Amino acid sequence: MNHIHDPGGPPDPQVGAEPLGRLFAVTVLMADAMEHDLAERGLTRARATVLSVLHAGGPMKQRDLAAALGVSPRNVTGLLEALAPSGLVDRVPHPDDGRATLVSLSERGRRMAQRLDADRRELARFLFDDVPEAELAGYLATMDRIVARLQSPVFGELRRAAGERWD
Amino acid sequence: MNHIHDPGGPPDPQVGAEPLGRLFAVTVLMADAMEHDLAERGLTRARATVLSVLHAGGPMKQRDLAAALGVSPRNVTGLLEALAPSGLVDRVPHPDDGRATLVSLSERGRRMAQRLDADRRELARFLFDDVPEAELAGYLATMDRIVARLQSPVFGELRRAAGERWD
DNA sequence: TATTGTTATACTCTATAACTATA
DNA sequence: TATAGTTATAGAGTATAACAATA
Repeated sequence: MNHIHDPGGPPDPQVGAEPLGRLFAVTVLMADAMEHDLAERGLTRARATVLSVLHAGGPMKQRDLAAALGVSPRNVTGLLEALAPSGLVDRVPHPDDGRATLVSLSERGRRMAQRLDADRRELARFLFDDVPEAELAGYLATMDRIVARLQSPVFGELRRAAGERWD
Repeated sequence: MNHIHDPGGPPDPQVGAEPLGRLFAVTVLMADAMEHDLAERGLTRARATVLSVLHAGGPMKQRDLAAALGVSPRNVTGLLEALAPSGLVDRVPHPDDGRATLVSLSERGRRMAQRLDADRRELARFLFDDVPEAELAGYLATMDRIVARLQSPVFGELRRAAGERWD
């Protein structure tokens, strides 16, 4: 269950490793918790994301669903086939385009999506509700900084440099 | 590439959803970055973890490797077979137990593990080096709080309650 | 000719169950 | 009889390439 690199081993006093270690630890625990909860609903990560995207974006072609999910069109076919038996999604021929299929949430699918949203809000409350204002500010600022860093062109250069250093 | 639930859509003013959203965003970006970097080294997440565990724990039986990785013994066989062609790991009959195989890093494997450690330290510096002391304190406190929450028995009860509420 | 979704094929990670060899 | 690792089988997520139907 524990896929992390340092499962409680000896502490390494590397610069910045502590904060990064926290990030890994939280990531692993969150992933485990979410997958477990989704399994109780008969869902997987990928399939739940399909429901979320459809819930947020409304009915759409498989093509657009693939783009929204960031996966191949073929993969979408598989995910929808996997969701079909549970009756959470509907697929009808697109009215304006004979090639396309229009995918939408069924009534059950809508309820499931709302349930997932509720789960998420409850988790958010459970994790953050009693965090002191001052701590939360530092958390948010740091997380935003990380997002910015990971999206910045400088990060791409850093990685390219690391790759070339060894090849 | 964007597997997150709310890909920049309209902001939802739910209690605690903002902080949780930050966590998801960072998680997705980190996972993408790491997988991409590992691919450049000819590795995957699971295989890199094998190297890390062997680097940290030294030579061990496949059984123990499976336990350390938190996967089935069968899965370890597959991961080692996948690592074999690159010559990063060695497998020799266990000297004291004719049933077992002793797995260890080759010289190349050791170098690769050190390289991964260096990558990690560099990433940690890149992400956290210039975070102000005060912000970092809030970040660390919040992350530790999340870990504690996710590991607490209260969390298990919360999840059980959520499950029963709908079944 | 370009686009939509499919069939075909393949790779990775994961699991359980049955079996072999060894303790 | 119990343990270590394998073969056999299966499911989930992912991809590309080739192809049919439709624009």
